[in-house]
Amino acid sequence: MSEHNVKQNHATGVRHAQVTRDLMEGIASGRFPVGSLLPTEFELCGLYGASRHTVRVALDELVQLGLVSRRKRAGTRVEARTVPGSYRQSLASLEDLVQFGTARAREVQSTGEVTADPALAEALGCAAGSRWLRVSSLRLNGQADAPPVGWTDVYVDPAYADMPDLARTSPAILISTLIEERHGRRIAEVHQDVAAVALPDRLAGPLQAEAGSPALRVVRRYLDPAGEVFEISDTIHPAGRFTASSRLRRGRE
Amino acid sequence: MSEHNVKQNHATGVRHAQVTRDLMEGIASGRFPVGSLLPTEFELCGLYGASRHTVRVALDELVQLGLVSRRKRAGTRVEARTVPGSYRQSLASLEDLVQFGTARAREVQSTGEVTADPALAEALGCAAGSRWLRVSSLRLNGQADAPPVGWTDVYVDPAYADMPDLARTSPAILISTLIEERHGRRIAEVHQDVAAVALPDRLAGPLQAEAGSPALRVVRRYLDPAGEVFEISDTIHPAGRFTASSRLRRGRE
DNA sequence: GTTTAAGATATGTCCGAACATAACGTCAAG
DNA sequence: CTTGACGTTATGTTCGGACATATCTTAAAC
Repeated sequence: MSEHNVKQNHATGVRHAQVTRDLMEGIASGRFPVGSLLPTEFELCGLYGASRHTVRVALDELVQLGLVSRRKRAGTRVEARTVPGSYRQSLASLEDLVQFGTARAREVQSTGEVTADPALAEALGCAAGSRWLRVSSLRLNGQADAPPVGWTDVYVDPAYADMPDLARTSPAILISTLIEERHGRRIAEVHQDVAAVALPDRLAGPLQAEAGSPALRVVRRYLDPAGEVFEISDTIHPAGRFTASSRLRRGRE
Repeated sequence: MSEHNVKQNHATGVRHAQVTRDLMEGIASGRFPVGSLLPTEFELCGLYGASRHTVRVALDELVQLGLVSRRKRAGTRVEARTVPGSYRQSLASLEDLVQFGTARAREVQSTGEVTADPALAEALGCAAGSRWLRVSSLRLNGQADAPPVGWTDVYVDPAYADMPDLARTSPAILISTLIEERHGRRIAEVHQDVAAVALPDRLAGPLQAEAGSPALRVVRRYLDPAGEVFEISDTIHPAGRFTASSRLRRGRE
């Protein structure tokens, strides 16, 4: 169909990972607008030269990430997940899809190199002496009068100095994907921890909530095949602003 | 609504769901002790007379539920997920696996029919006038000196009057499975919401935490193919007692 | 016009097969 | 005893095919 500029970058990893990556970028870039329908499985087979099983594995990953929904349809296609109007969103897609819509802005607050903070390092589950590039951003809901839904700190390996800039224009969920593409570091696993915490003092102002009030903390770690963490995202949501939804067993949306 | 107390094996649902169900029961019953290794995929094929693909789909579900972990092995088998020593557990497996070990006790606090509580109904995402059988239980960590990790209210359709009794002896995660088996109501989907809340006053005592302090609320809804909710579980974890871990993309444990 | 029925379509489920690869066990070499 | 090489083994990945089923579209019937 389209020009389909083949970015033969690294051809990293397995086939279904390539499909997953390309579809993620397609959704992020607007090639597959949020709310639209993806090509059918068979069409994707043709597009990527992969078998249907491989395509389905890729779609499974996207569903698990909350980026697309699936349902039986007829004469139509798989639906790219719509951004819900409420604050109820997928754990994986929130901090990413919130900014997918063109009108949904975010503010990148700061960037810099982070030296070891023992308490923070433990919360993030990384070595105490490790150093990271940090990109902080305020998560908005798209509605002008609504308070922010969260605050995200993204930490990347200092070796990837180009990432902080990209983080300003790319959805957070794509950062690890960009590292994968540009630096050839494959994503082997993504772990996620969710916990209740007291809202830190420093975030009380930006998030317009009382310090010490209940908040949700979501920490994600991206690991390469060697098991080494090369990216961490740390998001804090004040209570009531955000409900993380996920589907434990497959079903329609 | 037919309420037959038939325990005939309905052979409900699709093949991989049967395999999933049986393995869940096997893990819960101790047939596959926590920490042990499940039969290999090929052995499971023989056991259930299913293809490897079907077995893998079933295992995928169990991994997503946090009940088993997978990794490449040699001359050995898939490892049934161990109950972590720390408070860090899978969202799906916590309230269930916590009690899998024989030494891990729980206390069933109350049982009764629940009439509509508007606030609760909204929090649970069910109709305001709906009625449910409630089974409350305190979640313990197995360590005598450790404070409880959470409080769970399980709500089931009043038609299933046998469930509250079963809930006392069966892991919470199996209740919906038991309904599926004994009443033929298939689980089509399971939705899960996670949010930060202030600890309710009534739970401050049992959970040994300050009322109003940060807490994690996990609500799960079990839906049948018609989209009707027939079970709800509502768990509240005080901050610091519990970190919910999940794996967004497949990887070893 | 509204409702029903039939056909078309895409996803869900299931099977079989093959090779790649990571882990493990073993055994020989240092 | 420790280390390294190597074969074994089970899972990861990929392909192919087939039928079931939900859903949409269209046409017919009332």
